[in-house]
Formats: sequence, structure tokens, C-alpha cells
Amino acid sequence: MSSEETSSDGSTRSPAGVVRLRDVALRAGCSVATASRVLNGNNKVGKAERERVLAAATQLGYVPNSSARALRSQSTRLVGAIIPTLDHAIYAKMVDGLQEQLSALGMSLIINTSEYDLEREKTQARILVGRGVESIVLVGTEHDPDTTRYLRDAGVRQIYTYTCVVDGGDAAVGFDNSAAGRMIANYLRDLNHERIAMIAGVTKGNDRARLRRDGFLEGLEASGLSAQDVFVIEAPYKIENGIHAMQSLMQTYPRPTAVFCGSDILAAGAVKYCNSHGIRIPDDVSIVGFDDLEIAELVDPSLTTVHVPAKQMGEHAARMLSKTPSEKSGHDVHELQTRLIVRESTGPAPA
Amino acid sequence: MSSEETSSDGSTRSPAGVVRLRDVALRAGCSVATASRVLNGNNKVGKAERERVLAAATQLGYVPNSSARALRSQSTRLVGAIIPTLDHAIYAKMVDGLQEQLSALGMSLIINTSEYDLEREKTQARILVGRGVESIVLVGTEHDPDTTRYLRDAGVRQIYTYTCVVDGGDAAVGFDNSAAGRMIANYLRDLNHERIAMIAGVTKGNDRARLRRDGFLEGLEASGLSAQDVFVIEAPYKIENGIHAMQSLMQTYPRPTAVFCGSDILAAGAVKYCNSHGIRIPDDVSIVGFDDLEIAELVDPSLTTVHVPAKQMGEHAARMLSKTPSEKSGHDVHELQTRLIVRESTGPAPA
DNA sequence: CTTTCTTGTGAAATCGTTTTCTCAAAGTTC
DNA sequence: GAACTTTGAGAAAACGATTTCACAAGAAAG
Repeated sequence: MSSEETSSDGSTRSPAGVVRLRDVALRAGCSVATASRVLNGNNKVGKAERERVLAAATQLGYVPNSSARALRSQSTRLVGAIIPTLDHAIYAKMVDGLQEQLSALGMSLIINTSEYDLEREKTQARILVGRGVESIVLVGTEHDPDTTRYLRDAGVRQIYTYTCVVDGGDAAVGFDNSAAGRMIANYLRDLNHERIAMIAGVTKGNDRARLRRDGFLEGLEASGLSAQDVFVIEAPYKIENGIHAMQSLMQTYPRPTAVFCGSDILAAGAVKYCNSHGIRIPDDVSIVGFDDLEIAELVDPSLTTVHVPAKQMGEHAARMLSKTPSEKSGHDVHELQTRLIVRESTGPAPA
Repeated sequence: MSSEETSSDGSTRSPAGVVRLRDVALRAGCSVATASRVLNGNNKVGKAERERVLAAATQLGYVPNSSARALRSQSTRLVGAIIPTLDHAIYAKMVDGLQEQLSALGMSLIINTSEYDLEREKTQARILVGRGVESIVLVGTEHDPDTTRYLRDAGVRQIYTYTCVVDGGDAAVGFDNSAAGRMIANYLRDLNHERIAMIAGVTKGNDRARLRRDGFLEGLEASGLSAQDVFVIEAPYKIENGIHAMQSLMQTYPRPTAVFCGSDILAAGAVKYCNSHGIRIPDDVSIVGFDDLEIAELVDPSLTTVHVPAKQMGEHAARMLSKTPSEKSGHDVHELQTRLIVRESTGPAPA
């Protein structure tokens, strides 16, 4: 028994019913070589032949087998992404943009999550290399040196996001976390706040959280405040953590009149705490978030925050990846602009 | 000039420095066939030989070329997922769970988004098949018949999520949208509401939105209310749409005293509208959401809503996929339970 | 001491493409 | 009109694994 069946129209089909290039060629009455050339945009094919192939391909609903294509041409058009989690809008939005653009550019995306763990990131990187990805999108600049070296040795392009620092990578698309922190420092100082605190994300293994904090503290120092006096609490990006951290801060004396949160998630928790404990925002305390997620507009009062163009970032990363490494000159960095979005949660320091 | 170099130890290397199975075999002093057998756990290999191969593989840092492996063995351990968008927490959470479990089970996930467009879903399905996915995770039961047939012909397992209806697919993991709608109807009727409205998601091409609406209307009918009198507005899941829809509803006379929203996103918009227009929740109007996203707890008043175990759903889907089709008997459906979460946005009908 | 199973091994076919090689036909140039 | 290009197309090699097939050598059975 043959593994193929010859149907009435003379074309052969694999048992699973998948159309192969051979089927297209057969129907178009040419060789597979010619069919391949047509479908790959090689222009050295006669017009009549070209059109017959194209017609046959669409009629049969031909989809090239990318394993075979990858094997022969040594080019999978596969991209990997390792992000901390999808259960945080700021990353989900980036991946959304990334996927959309990659798809439009004929590439596919394999996603892995690291749960903010650099060790786990290393494992995921190995898996992705085994899958034949040509590039990997990572979050931030800080990674296990093993990971970076391994990827470089494997010839996989590394592109960092949410940061402008390329370091061991090949490219970066993001924004200046430190400058954003300074921007908030200046903003709060312009409102005459003097007792200022911060609820930061966990800085271990997270350069974005660290840079935001450091930029913020630098900005405060520059404006004549001692960073020593700034109470900083670190906590994972969860609403409850925002609540608890705010509780701690409100129990200090003297109370801060302004709190900068490393994420809207934390800020939302902070707002929730204040609302349920009779602390007026912004009359008693000003709160600033980061990311400009939907919740920033939904909480009451709405959050002053820093807008991060997450989706755009993913889209841009995709476009960078579509260019072959030779087209770009060395390391390239694309900086996106963050914007301060002033809403209701901030105001002048109470007298 | 050859494309290979023969190094001093006699092994050959491809220009990119990638280690091939041949290199492992050469170093272990056996044939590639034997090396392949060892690495695939085929036990018909002598102990000494097996250990030499294993040693060679680790020493050289061999990573199998998955394109070649997939091409020959017709088994990628690749799963595709087509979801409407990642920019909606309910889907992002599911994918998060799905990815996590798949990764633990040695499979990888390629993600594509359809933007709620069944035509686009069809295209993405083709791409995924071309990528060699063995299964595809889809959202809901309603799909273009072409898509369903194409996937079946291609031998790709289809697993539907957010639904309990398998229909043309091979398995489903989700919940009963219709029952959830009825549950809300009963809940609101128990609170004595009589003038009731709904802000539903777009029902075209979205069976979940349709079933929620229909279940809700059925429930109201069953309790003696005419579905004709229930004003239903359809709108995409965006906050602004919730705002505008609520505005329209509040301009009708008599005003509804309770509004069921097909998503927390819409409900959040509805709450926002009421808050900014002096409409008291739940004194003037009760609002019910769906999904139980973080925002349900953050808006003020917090939202009464239906909890959907999105992450769990993704995890379960992954587990279903890890079982070979033969292990399961025909179509299998796994129903997860939704729960009504009563918070502050609902109360008895005003007198 | 044959004959018949095992068992382990290697050679070679195979998966579905792309790409190189080869060559015939049709233009050009002188 | 002879000697070159150019152009278009097919045959066949290649990509790197898995898997079938064939076949030695050794073990077990008679």
C-alpha cells in the first residue's frame, strides 16, 4: 500500500490531506523548481507559467511546509520572546504589537515566560534556540551572562526591550527609565513636595525597576533633597502589595505628601488604601504611577502616570527584526519617548 | 572550496559553528543512526556505545535541529493559539497559563491574534499549519467552516476554550456562558429589578458574547419579564464603549435600574459614566460585570461580576494537549465553574 | 553442530523545500 | 551566418534529522 493516493485529477495528496509544492507544480504543469521560484518571488520565470503556478497555489490552498523550508534555506522566520509574564498588561501589550507586526512580516512568534527569574530565562532561551529561532526578544538589559553568551554563540540576535541600554545584546528598543524617574522627581518637586516616598518594583534582576528608582532618587538629590530621607519600599507588581506598602508609608511620621509608584498596579493599590482609610488624594497625598494602563483612568481619582508606548515598542521590535543584521550598522538603539500624563491623583504639597 | 572545515580532531563543523548529529556520531565513533537512537531514548543500543554518544553530545553542546527533526518525524511538539487579542487580560491570562504548562510539558507555543475577525483567524490557522503545529487552541465555538474543515483535513487537533461546546472541534475547556447569563438574570430578579438592560459584547462571530446575552434574556423571560423590553446595546470591549453605552441607557425612559455588562471592561466604563454624572451605584442603578479582572476590584464602587478561571483554563488546555488523541475517548469537554462575585455595585431595586 | 532467534549496528531512503547545475532555445553582436 | 549572451526551465543535490531495511554476530534451541 502506498502512502499516497492518486485522485481523479491526477494530483497526489499526502494522507493527511496537506498540499505539497509538488501538487501545485503538477497542477500548474511545471517542475517543483519553477513553482518554488514563483512562490519565492524569483522573477526569472515566464509570465504565463508564473500565473498558472499562482493560480494553482491559491486553488489548492497551498501553505509551504516551514520545517522543510527552514531546513533547506537555513532560515526559519521564527522569533522567540521571553517576558516575565503575560499576566501584566504592560508586557501583554508589547507582545500584542510584536506578534501583529511579525505576522504581517511573515514571521512567527514563540513565547516563553520567565516569571522575573533570570535562571528560568536561561532555560527558556535554550529551548528557543532548539526551536530554531533567529532572534530573541528579551525584556530589559540585565540577564545571566551565560544566557547572553549562549545566544551569541548560537548566532541568535538579541533585542532588548523597555530599555535603551544594549550592553551584551544586539539592539534595544525602549525608553530611558532613569530619565523617566528624574522627570517624576522634578514634577513632584515643582509641586513643592518635600516628604517623598517610593513604592518600587523588585529591583533584583530587574534593571528597569532599579533605574526608575535610581533616576528618581537622583532627581530628588539634584533638587536639594537627601536621598537618605526618601523611604523606598520594594514589592512585586501586585495590587495587594500596593495596598500594604501604602499602609506602611502612611504609618511613618512625618507622613510623605507624595508617593511615586514603579507601576500603575502598585499605584492602584495605594489609591485603594487611601480611599478606604479616609486619606484624601491629592489633598493629603499625591500619588504617581507608571505605565499608563487602562486602570490609571479607571481608579478614582484617576492616576497621574508615565505613559509607556508598549504596543509601539513591540511593533518597532518586529520591524527591527525583519531587517537582516547586515542592514543595520552594529548595535542599534531606538529610543521611544515617555510622557507624563497628569490626571487627578497629584497636586501641590499641602501647607 | 568546501562549505565545511575539517578540524584537527577530525570532526566537521558547519560554518556557523553549529554542531550536527553527524559530529556527535563522529566523536562517539558510531553511525548517525545509532547516535539518533541514543538521543531519542531508543533502548536498543549497547551500554558502552550509548554512553559515548551521550558524552559526545554534552561535550559538543549538541542541540538537535528541530526543523530537520520535524520534517522527518512529522512531529513538532508545537502548539498554536489563535486568540482575538492579547490586549485584554482575559485572554492574556489564559495564554499565560497555557504557555506555562506547555513549557513544563516540553511543548512550545506560537501565538497569533485574530482581532475578533473569523476571516483573519482562517489565515492565521493556515500559517500555523504551515509551521507544523500539531494542535491549535481557539477561542469559542464559532469559526469559519473552512477553518474547521481545513484543520481537520490537516490532522490538527482543535481545542476550543471559553466554551463547553465542541461542535466541529476535538475538545473544549471552558464554562457555560449561557448558564452564567441566566445566573445573572436570576440574581438581578432576586433583587427585584424589573427594568433591566444589557451592554453586550459584539455578538457577530462571537458565540460567547451571544450565549451570555441569550442566557441572560432567557433567564429574564423565565422569571416573567418580556425579553422585548430588555434594551441591549452591543459594543466592542473598550472602556469608552462602556461609557457611551451607559450614557445611551441612562437617556432612555424609564431608566433601567440594573445593567448587565458582557465584560468588566464595559462595566468599568459604565461605572465611570455614572460616577461622573451623579448617578449613584447601586442606589440608582446596579451594574454587573463579567470576567472578574483586577479592575473589578479597583473601580469604585467595586464590581459585582462573574469570575472566569482564565489561567486555569489555559493550564487545563495544555494538559489536554499533552495527551495523545488516542488516549482520550472521542470529543472531550472539561467544564470549569464560574462563580458570582458579589461586591458593591449591585443592590436591591430602588422603590 | 547446525538452525533459528535475538540484538545491535550501519547504509540508505525519506521528509518537502530551496538552490545549484545543466542545458535548450532565443536573442545579440559582429 | 557564426559565435556569443541571455533567458527560462527542469533534474538533481542538498539541508539534518529519523526510520526502514538489511545484515552481521552471538545466544538459544534442537
